[in-house]
Amino acid sequence: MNGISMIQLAKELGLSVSTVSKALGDSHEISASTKKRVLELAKKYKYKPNPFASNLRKKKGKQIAVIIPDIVNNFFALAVDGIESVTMSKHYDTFIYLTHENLEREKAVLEHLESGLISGLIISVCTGREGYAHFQEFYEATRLPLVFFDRVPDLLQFPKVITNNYESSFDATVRLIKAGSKRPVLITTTEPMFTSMERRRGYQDALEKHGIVFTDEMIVHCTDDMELNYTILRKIFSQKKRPDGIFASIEKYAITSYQACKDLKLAIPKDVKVIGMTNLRTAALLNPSLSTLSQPAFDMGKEAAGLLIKMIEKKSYAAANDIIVLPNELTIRDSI
Amino acid sequence: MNGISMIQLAKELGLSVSTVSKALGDSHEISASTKKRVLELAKKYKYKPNPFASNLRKKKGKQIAVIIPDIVNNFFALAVDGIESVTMSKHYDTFIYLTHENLEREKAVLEHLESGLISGLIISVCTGREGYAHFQEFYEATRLPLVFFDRVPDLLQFPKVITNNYESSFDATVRLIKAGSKRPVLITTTEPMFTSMERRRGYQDALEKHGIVFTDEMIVHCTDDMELNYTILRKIFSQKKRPDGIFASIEKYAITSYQACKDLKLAIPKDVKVIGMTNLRTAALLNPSLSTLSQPAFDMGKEAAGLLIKMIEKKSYAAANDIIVLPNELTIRDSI
DNA sequence: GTTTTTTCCTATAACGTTTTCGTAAAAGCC
DNA sequence: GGCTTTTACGAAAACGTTATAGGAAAAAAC
Repeated sequence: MNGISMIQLAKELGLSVSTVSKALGDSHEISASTKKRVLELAKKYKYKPNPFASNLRKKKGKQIAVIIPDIVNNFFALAVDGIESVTMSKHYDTFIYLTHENLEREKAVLEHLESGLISGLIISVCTGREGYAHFQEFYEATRLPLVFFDRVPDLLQFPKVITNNYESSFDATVRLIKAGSKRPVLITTTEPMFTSMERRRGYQDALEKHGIVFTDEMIVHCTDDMELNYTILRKIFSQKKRPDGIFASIEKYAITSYQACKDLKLAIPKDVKVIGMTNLRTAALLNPSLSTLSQPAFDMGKEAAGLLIKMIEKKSYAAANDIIVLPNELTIRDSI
Repeated sequence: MNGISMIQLAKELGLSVSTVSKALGDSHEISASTKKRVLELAKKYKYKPNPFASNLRKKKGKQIAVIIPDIVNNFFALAVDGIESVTMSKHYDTFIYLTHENLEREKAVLEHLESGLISGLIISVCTGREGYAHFQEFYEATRLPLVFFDRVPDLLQFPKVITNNYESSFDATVRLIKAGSKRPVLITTTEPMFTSMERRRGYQDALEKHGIVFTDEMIVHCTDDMELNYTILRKIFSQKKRPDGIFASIEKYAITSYQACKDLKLAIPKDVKVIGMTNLRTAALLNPSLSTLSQPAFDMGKEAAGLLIKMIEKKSYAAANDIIVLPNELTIRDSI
């Protein structure tokens, strides 16, 4: 806004603007002594290049955007933390946009970003998928690098950072079975999502592998309405042939499961064994402490940002087909 | 990056660039029919003004920054959510920077932002205060509007959004006393912070008002090291003359208190009554459910962003001395 | 000593807007 | 019809950079 410009530096030094520009850019065309003079005066006046002028001229800048469904969620907060740790160290600025699982908002943000404000984009898509045309369009219009993480679309040309949802869900389900659960249910969302599909596959395959006959009632669909979820769960655990195990594949559902079991006087882990997919730090403090399958959220953010910046700076799509798979971590506590 | 520019629009329409610019800006200098023609072609080509060119020329843009200590923290995540809800609706873009309680990082971010990248700034300062000169300097250099929230410095010329920390801490302490606590302790941080000072004042005044003699040992200083905190708390609750009440004035300390009490077989609320200052959604699910003093984090973010944008757009500092005080909410549950 | 190369710098044209100023033509006024 | 005013547009400068092309002086090559 206020600071000194290159023009004024040049004037005071008796040099041309282009010389100053090159000196500041440490160009080989400029002599060491001139560079020194320029740098010193720049420092004295705390000269900062105007990013708008620079971005305009270079047709790109050091700004990226992150689009996520929610920030009041340990997983995404950790991911943003990871992203920011990388962008900060690489001197990039990070915009944040929240979709709140609203597809229209996601589209609106994407369209807004077609203006060219950013040089790259990290996304975790919202639920309620009806195609991913807007990502294609964004890419067609801007040709900007784009990295998806966790909730990724099935678009081949974009790199992705995900976790081993299938394998870890398989493992978690096996742990429930080995702990004695004869009829573990999967709690998942009604919204179609890549991640929950994978987790469901892992769950079902584990059942099959251990000779447990899968029936549709073993998938419990919960919603965004926590009250309703409570009712659903309570009903299911009131049946004669109630489940004796829970794999809560979505963060918030584990807590509701606990609530329902507690109220129905079902002992955890004696009557019901529970594993929750969650990054909540309070998991260990619940009563009994909750066994969790947690995602390496921070590292996912780090990887995504690292990949994105690599793509931005190499101007290459060599990395385009990269799919980075990080392992989820199973922590067995008292709930199993 | 790729899209069409005004120049190309003008060419195709047989108009000058300035006419197109004015038409898009809905200037009165342009006839209705011309405006219509321009708008239509712009829409057809999905024209988006280049923000860098625009910002450069206008010497300001619609970007703001948020600097906070941490995002993996319900309070700040909610605040960012509130901020984003406002900036999104007002068509501003929001940068995010995390200091991780590191003063050097805070200073570095501020210095970086002196480049003029943004038009306004929202901050919650990090702990370990040794003056606030860098904020002054930032303001001197940029003259940009700046709004503090929650953790605010004692700089008169900047507007702030805070909560009634003194009053609500007073009230919470009174509730502990009325619930039967004869010797409630305050758990706070070693780091000097405006908010914790206020909370401490409220706590002490409540004691005094109810005839409880305050001694220094009643302030328990915890740290960032959760293991150490556990040790500290355990020691304190192992004494003969142990406390019978806890006001945990920092989010994470409530959980550690629970842990320590549980391990020492001290029953909550029979032996120890607890109120925690926290926005954790799992508070109600702890055993026993935790009574909380929670901050209106989302609304604080909303207020701060609203104030900032008002300042940006009015170009006035009429609001400069505003201090918006929102009430904390005391929710009594089973821990008291 | 001339030619060639290298070194170091400058002039100038972008980048895509917005804004100021100027000016034809149309409209209003008497 | 001559005058002023309004309407509707265009020319050009400006915002602060960076990149391209060019050129004078110094150094190297023969």
